[in-house]
Amino acid sequence: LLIDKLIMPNALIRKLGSFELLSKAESQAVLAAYKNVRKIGPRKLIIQQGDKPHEAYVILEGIACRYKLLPEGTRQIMDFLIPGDLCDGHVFVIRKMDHSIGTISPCTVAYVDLPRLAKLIEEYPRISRALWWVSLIDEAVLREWIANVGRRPADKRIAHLLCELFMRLERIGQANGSSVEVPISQIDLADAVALSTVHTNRVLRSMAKKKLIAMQRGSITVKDVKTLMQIAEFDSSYLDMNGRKAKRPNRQNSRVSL
Amino acid sequence: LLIDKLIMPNALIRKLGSFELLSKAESQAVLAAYKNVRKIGPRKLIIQQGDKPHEAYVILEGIACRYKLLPEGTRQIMDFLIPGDLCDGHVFVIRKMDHSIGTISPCTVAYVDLPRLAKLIEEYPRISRALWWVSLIDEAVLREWIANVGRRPADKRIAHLLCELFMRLERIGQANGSSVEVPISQIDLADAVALSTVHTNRVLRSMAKKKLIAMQRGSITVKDVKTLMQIAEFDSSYLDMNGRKAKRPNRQNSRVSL
DNA sequence: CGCGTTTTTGAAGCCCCTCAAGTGTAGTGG
DNA sequence: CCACTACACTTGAGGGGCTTCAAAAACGCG
Repeated sequence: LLIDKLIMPNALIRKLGSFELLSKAESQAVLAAYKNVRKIGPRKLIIQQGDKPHEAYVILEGIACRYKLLPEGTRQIMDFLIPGDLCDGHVFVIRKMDHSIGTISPCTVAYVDLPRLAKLIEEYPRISRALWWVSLIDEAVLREWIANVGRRPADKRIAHLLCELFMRLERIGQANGSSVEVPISQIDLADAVALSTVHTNRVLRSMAKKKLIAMQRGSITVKDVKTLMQIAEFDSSYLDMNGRKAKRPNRQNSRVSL
Repeated sequence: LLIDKLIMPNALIRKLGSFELLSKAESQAVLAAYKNVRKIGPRKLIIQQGDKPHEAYVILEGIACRYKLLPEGTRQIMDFLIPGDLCDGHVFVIRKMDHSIGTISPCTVAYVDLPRLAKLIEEYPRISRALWWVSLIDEAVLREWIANVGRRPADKRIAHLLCELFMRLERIGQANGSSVEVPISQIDLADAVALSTVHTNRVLRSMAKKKLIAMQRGSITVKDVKTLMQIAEFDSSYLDMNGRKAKRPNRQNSRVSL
């Protein structure tokens, strides 16, 4: 379990490495920027809308989300954060967070030393560029969400989000064969697709009847991605527009300790 | 008019400069990367969803937009591009565009020499970082759009977008006192806020009756931002989360020729 | 002047929402 | 170990905000 924690940070390196070939020195520099690892309970606030961020962190285990609370009291989730995702590159630019970040399931989070991260960016142009590229991918995801929330009917909308989460979770090795358990509640899902929980439930229920998914309290398991992708007219290309094929994680780097 | 074209590229420098203090050498390097300037007619395609981009460009005059065409035939606009906006930083990462870019009004566009831009990023870490920061701001805008489209009723939704465009256009000097002409048709607006043109028209009409806006064929002028901001519960902080105050454009740099 | 496009208006209807109540499930403490 | 509580899920019923369809009016361009 401890070993997991030590190895997981490579998720970030793997991610950065899929855009830029990082040298051994660069990878080690990234790992050296990790400060400490913390466990956070479910549905806890990590950073709040309006706060000035003073830390950056990487999700190692669990799932979190970015969201906004609107004045009417409704919540809009704008992204799910899964292991390997860097939570705040924003740290340098931003005075005030425009959104909040909170955990959904219990999470393990690695905190990044800010001065050291700043130095990294200064010293290694490739790391800086890799971070930029990660942002560009994030933008593509956000654009797809706008189209999803704006123009798709409820069933396609939910199917589309499930497909995206399936792909992203599968990519980090969370798949059991062809099925993936997505550890979010119907309430979270509803706030991500901008539908009421009532209607979300009805759509999910009808999907479950067709064996496309299975429902548990607090999670949904995708069973039949293929037909979900047909329903959503899902095109995954927005998720992997990287310049080169993702490199297999480098065994040597995997052994670098914190 | 020609002078305008020569000076306008500084919009990008001004933008980058508001995040990073660029040295004179850096600013000149950016300007030197400009290749040629082209005029493009209204509602013309600049680059299409699925294409591999081979150029980057900066809007100098006019207004363009990013959008997706969904299989059902509907269009979702995900961003408006105004003078000073860099259209494809994506160029290096992306194999296939996840969205299209097209003009709305006639546009003047400066094309950027890609190899030279690549070299710039390699040589000047501050430029690379500034580009990253621009991306982060873009992300904040995209997140606000998700919340807008997802959770706000029609009147607030339209008011919110008009407020955003007011702010962005005012910032680049397109304001006439307290009113700004937003040069987009109701059809474009409807596709941006994810409403039907019919309903968009009715909402606009009622706003016009209250003297909040004025309507022309192909454009809307914002007359009373204050109450529009109240209606939308608009908080502009997501638009200017930059690390330092925007610097006044540097006169010396303004004179660097293409 | 004529034609394409944008804007406008009316009318009917549906998708999804809100309200409301009930069922199930996990965690808590006596 | 079992009430008790909290929260997630479920289901029904009614209503409303927006949509689609349809067609006319207004504008600007060649």
